Amino acid sequence: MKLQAPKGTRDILPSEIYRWHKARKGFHDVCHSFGYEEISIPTFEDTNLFQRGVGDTTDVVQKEMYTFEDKGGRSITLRPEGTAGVVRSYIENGMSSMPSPIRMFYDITAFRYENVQKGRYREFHQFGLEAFGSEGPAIDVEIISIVNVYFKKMGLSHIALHINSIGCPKCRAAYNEILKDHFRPHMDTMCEDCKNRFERNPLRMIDCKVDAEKDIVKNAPRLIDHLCDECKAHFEGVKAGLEAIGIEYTIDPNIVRGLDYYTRTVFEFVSENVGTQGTICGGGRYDGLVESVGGPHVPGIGFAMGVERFLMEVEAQEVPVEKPDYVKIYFASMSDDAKKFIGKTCYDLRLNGVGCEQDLMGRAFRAQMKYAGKAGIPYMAVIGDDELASGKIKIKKMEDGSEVEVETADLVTYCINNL
RNA sequence: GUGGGAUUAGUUCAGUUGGUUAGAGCGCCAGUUUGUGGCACUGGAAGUCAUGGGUUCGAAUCCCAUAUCCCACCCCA
Repeated sequence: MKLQAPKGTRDILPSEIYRWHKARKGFHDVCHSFGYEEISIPTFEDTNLFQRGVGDTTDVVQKEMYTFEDKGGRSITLRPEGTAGVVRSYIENGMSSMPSPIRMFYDITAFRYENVQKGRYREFHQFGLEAFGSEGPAIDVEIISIVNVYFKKMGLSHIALHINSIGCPKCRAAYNEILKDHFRPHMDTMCEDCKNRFERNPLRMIDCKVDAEKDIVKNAPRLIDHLCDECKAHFEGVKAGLEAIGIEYTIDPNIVRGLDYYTRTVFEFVSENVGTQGTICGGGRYDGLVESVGGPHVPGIGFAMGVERFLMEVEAQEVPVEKPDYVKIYFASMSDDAKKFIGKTCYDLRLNGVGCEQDLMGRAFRAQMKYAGKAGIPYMAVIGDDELASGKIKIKKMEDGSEVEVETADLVTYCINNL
């Protein structure tokens, strides 16, 4: 049997990894500029954490988790997302007694057992962040603006922001009753999924794809019209904050979010370029989560961005991403003495951070030239007995063929300063 | 979990109604006299035709199963 990468996983090859490097560095930089610091959390956690944190009733927990028993008999789960682990760490490390807000970003892989399609993998990458301890709308505006700044800095344009408020447990409970009253007389006309949703999570019936065209769904009362006074004021604050810094948004009453922990503000950045999922980045507030995982009552908010989807968008918008020249110069050798000299020179250059290459294949001189050309190395120098005798070496710029002559003794210094 | 399409060299793909030794472009390796790259020319390596069964004198080709990939449903990043 041929060995291959498991379903839903993929290699990121050297030919494309620089795109990831750029995306990562960009995200880290933007987060840092907002005062967020990186946290690294375990790839796997106690299964209970996700059951409590993500929510027992969610699809993610019910059918998509990679769960196994380890040799000590513990139930372990590969993280299906980042928030639960960060919240666990927040509690475990007593961060609630550190100066608020606590703001951290992460850069992780996550795992969900799902069927693969465009923009969806079983192992996938997420950039995300969490902010704890701040209740007011300002922090909502801040994290949305982080995404906005990041997209701009990475050269993207026109990614639509959709926002909504799904209220707090209080107004949501009241609204659920209103919603059930609305649907109850018409349940026999609804799809099977919706019949299940009716008791479990009536909110989801609103964005049901199957029943979307039915008047009963279209005319359903909207949560956003039934927020309590506090939630309404909070949402107004978010909108005003976004407007104040000029971030465009549309209110989408149908954003519900698939994870149980969200409260109040929820948002998505959506695009047509990332498959039918559409969501590049999704997030929101989760004021009850820390408490439900066993910590103090601390409000929180965060988002996660699908890196594969983000990069799809970068490609779709044809944002140019240049591959860096890690190797600056290639030394072609004409003799054994030259090889020795080149070996020492390369060592010295690398000690000083200058990337360089020499022949490792025993190639003929002409073939070395060919290799350097195809590898796209920007500079090269030919070294043979003549150069060693004369003490002068010509460094050639491949792009235009121009040459500079350098004393052998100055070669390393010249490369450090000029390449 | 459910549907549709696909799978032949590293890669992109041909491959006739089932018929000898399965081909091409690109890429890779070497060479075109040990002094200057991308181009050109010459040569070379490279395939269990996804896997396992079946039909047949004979299967890359027809049938069944499985795996994987792509797309969609569900749901999500």
